Amino acid sequence: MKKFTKVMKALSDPTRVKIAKMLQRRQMCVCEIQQALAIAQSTASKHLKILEEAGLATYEKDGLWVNYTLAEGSDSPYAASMLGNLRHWLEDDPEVAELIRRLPEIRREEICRTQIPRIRKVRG
Amino acid sequence: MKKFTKVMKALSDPTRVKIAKMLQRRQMCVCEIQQALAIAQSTASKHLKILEEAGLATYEKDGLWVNYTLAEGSDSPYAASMLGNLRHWLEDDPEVAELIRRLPEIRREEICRTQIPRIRKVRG
DNA sequence: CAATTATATCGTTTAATTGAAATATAAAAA
DNA sequence: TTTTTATATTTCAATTAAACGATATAATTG
Repeated sequence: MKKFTKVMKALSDPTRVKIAKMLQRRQMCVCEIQQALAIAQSTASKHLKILEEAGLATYEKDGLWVNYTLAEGSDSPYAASMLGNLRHWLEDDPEVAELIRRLPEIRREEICRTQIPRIRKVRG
Repeated sequence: MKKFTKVMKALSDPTRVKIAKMLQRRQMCVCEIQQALAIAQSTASKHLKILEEAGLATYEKDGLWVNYTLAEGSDSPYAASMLGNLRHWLEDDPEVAELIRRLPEIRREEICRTQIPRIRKVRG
């Protein structure tokens, strides 16, 4: 019961649904999500944690970045099923559509200031 | 978006999920739900309203009774889909199973005090 | 090692949710 | 019409949730 209601609660907040819909397109780090939704960094981080604890998202650390992805193949069957539904649900929602449209403009290289040297590290 | 999150929110509360699981077996009036869950009448009524406004339940008046049923064929595709999932989800939940087991003991005729004359109305 | 940086956590404020008692409403009975 | 009764609504207290600034943490750079 708790596992189920946790998934429902995670998806009962519009901000978290928007995050899920964005992650459906590509993985994103916290600062990209923060930028896309114009929210505080701590707010973005907290929402991501709630999605993660519901079994809807997972993350991988990459240096200072933390890349969040949707947890397809989740241990929670409820989460897995809802992610399946969300793949086609809300595609026509105006706010979601606008977010998706602007997604290509959200590039961590233009938001974060470090880790770019990683590419030109071939020659210090 | 609002329609979707409303369904999620409605199902994010364990009491409402239990109500949905009971209605899955048969229609129930408010006092039966109140009795089954051992909650206040106003609490039962409020939860039912939330389910109804999410498109998950409907009601029909029958004298003083208000019979609630699941809204199969709802106008909300999200509600309809979730009700479909709930048909097999949580069947093994201990609390739900216990509620279902005791459902036959919950009879409005033994809870409410009027409307029984309706049957012996053949002769006043 | 010191400074920088992306993210996480903490503390606070404000808003929303839950539960129940009290009251209102509407149908039925007397 | 007055009373009874099942349900709905209102109101209030307690809990929970959301947003954000401030601070802590951990990886990176210099």
